[in-house]
Amino acid sequence: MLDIKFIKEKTGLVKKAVKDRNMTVDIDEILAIDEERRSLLGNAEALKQKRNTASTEISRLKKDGEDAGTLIAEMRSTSQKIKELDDKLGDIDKKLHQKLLFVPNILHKTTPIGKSEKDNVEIKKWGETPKFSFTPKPHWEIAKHLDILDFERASKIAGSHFCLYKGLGARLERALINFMLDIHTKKHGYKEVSTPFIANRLSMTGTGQLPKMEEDMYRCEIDDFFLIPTAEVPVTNIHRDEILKENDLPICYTAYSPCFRRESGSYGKDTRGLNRVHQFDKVEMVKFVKPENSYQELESLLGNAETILRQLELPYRVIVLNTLDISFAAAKCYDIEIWGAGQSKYLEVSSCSNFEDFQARRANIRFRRKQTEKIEFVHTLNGSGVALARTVVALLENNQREDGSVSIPKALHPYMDGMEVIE
RNA sequence: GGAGGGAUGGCUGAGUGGCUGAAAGCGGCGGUCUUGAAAACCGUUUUCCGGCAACGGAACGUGGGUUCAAAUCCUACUCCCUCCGCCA
Repeated sequence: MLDIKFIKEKTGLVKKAVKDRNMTVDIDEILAIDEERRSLLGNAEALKQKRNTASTEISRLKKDGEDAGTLIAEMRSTSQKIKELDDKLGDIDKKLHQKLLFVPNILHKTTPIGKSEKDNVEIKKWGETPKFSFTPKPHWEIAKHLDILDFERASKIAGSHFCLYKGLGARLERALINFMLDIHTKKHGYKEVSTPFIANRLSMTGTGQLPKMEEDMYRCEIDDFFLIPTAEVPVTNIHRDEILKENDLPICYTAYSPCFRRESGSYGKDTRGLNRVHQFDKVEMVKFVKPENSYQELESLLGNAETILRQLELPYRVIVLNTLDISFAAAKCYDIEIWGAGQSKYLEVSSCSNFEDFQARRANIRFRRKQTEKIEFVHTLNGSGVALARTVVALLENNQREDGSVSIPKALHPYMDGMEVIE
């Protein structure tokens, strides 16, 4: 969420961000509502001041045994007026807040302006894409042969685009989770947390999934709960409505969670096998930082995600999302895509974003400066470190051998009881 | 599911109709002392909104209500704790 004051002062900037993102948000309407709000507020407050003064006077009169009847009668109607104004004000506040929830974040100056998905800028490539002396297979064929993934039975249990991991498939999943968490906690200084996988409406609004993306989430209607689409939601909301100490920043958390996404409207292309499923595991990194450090922290966050892929020996590229592709809460975002040799294409396994104070303002996450004792919003960042399903895709496809077995990268050996090959 | 208790500032916790935005303690910040630190002592310290400012307004879990006036009374809801039951 943006500050209404900021929108008022930097209207041009806000409108530009809306335009660059190719969105339609009526900023002028918001400013008009705010104008009306402030005028009502002024009236209401003047009356309240009158009432407060009278109250003190009534109290004094009564104590002195004098008659306060006239004043009380007068205040009766004043209070009535105040109530009417407050009701109006309440409505308008709600309306304004609702509108503000749909205003996207300002973009960082290094976020490229784009006209389509093609305008994302590749900034880095790492690793050699594997060469084969045979035709490499897609992971669903490899997995079927090894009997480690079972999509048919998963669909019996839940529906299409779910996956049942079996035997060494399940084992590999668990190994990856442990491996990633270990690296982030032991090498990168993150604190591990394990959160609820369900979040309420307030939490979902805090990180920006609501109100725009309600259709994309699984919802438990009776309780108005949502299955989390990413651990970003519960982890960022750990500190909702809190004032943090400057000395405690940056706060860095890492968490494993399953992620649930309805993926409505994304059928057809690129959805085979594990490419796009309704439930996948992910290890997430979340940071709460001081504003002046957030872009530096974004780089280190990206580096932390890259470390995982390097250790897993998975070739990848890093792209900067352009203004059309970036999520509406983010100011800048890097995507990491790994190479899937069996399908000859890149697969997104991580998004590393700086939200600046956008989420912090929505979720009311602040910190107190030690010197000045001033309270400010923190900056929040998060990044996948990394998403598991597509990592499994790449591991299977890139490390496949002609006989249908798959070699396991060295870094995972200790997590697989020393096993070097899945066969 | 049943029975009780509770929700107040960064934290603990007093406060049952006007003198309470709120005692006290802790913590934070500034200072005295000290070579420096600790201790001790002194001062200071809720947040948000409107306003250039002076200043004004609001907030004691949330929403309604009573009243000239509500942290305080009524009401519904949410969450937390204890005990009992059930259960992974």
